[in-house]
Amino acid sequence: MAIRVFIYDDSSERRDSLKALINLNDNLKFAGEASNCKNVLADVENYNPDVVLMDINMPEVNGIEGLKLIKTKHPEVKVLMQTAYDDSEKIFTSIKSGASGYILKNDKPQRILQAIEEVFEGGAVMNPAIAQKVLDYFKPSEKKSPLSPKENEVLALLAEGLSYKMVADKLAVSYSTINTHTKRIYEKLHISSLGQAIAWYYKNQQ
Amino acid sequence: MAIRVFIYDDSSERRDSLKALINLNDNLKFAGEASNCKNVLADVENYNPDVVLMDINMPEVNGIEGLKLIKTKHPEVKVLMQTAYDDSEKIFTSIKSGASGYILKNDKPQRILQAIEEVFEGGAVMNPAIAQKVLDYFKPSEKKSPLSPKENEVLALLAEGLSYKMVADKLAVSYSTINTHTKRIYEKLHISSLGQAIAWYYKNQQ
DNA sequence: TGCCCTATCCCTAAATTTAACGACACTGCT
DNA sequence: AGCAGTGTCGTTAAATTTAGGGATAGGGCA
Repeated sequence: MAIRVFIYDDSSERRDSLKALINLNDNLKFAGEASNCKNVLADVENYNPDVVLMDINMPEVNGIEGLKLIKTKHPEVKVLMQTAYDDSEKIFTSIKSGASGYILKNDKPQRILQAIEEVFEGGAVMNPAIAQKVLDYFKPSEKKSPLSPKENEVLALLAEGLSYKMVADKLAVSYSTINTHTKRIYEKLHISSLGQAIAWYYKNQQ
Repeated sequence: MAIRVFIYDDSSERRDSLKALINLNDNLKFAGEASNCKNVLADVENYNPDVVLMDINMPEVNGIEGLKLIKTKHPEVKVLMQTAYDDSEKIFTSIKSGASGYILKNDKPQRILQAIEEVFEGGAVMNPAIAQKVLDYFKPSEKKSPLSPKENEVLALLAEGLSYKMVADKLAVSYSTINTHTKRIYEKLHISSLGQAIAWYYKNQQ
């Protein structure tokens, strides 16, 4: 039973070459194509693909929108994103929206076919350069804080939701001291509110 | 210039077959081998590998310990983890410790060679089944919030560091409305300060 | 239809945080 | 020996958040 593949790409040349590539492989079957995601739900329902090869940059309704639509209505359909550039922002948006993989357009045809099969089998495929970015997100990485140890300690407690007073108690110093610490934290981070400080903490530390 | 590969594996048969595999490929050069990571730093310094193929389960000093040691002293050395099982725990520990890839022992030899080259070039490689687990970490979602949509929206903005006034502006409602929303957020979450609300947000949502 | 939840708005008062100024002792570095 | 950075403590005043009290309006549900 061949894997049904639907292609979204605004370039008809690209669609044609992908189509040829797919039809060269006995395990795969070309299920349909479109130049953007305007009718993505209808496309999926009409052509019933197992795997969707999704270009990111398309006019009208782009690939990320398309991905989200497919995943809300047909989560069992695997979507393999492909783009010309490795744009971090879009990579993570795609991942969060449920893409099964992310490849680059200049990946070798053989890799693209391999990717489709692996995605169909429930795996995820990433171009190595992209995988590197994804893994980097997990590394606690070099988070050298511009804050002093005590300032970090104070901020960590504030970020847990403690008030100045509670932090003062917990660290057994006076309220004034916490006050000074936070003042210096704000100076160093160029901010001016507890909310911003906590946001910084969760985004850059912890 | 061939890529120098060092092999860690407690099975001498496995080491032999990897060694043969590596020597079959002109781009790769066998740099050395060991049955565990007892002398990992000395190994790396003496044999100067570009890529280390690291088995996870080894007696005495295991692959994760070895990985950490290598990365603290020689972060430029790429480490490709390999194991017989896809143990989530170890995958994530490895990733956090700076592994450049994670493959399974029963991956095809061709894939292993490919992985070594891609890792050497700065990419990251994951067996598709493992990549799937990694990606799943990014879309935990499903976190059903006890808050109403509007309350979530307000909290999200507060968690970005915006003040009540700024949120009111952004959502084009009055300051009073934001006031009421936060009051209800506090009631629902059984808390009583912005810090706690933001802490809750980063831990349970987002 | 009546009730609950939501979203919107308002007011007041208390509590808390922020800003701004200052101060002192200790450390490490030059 | 002096300076920069840190950790500690104060005071005061302004700004903001928090906690009450109510109020109107629409939607959904029993």
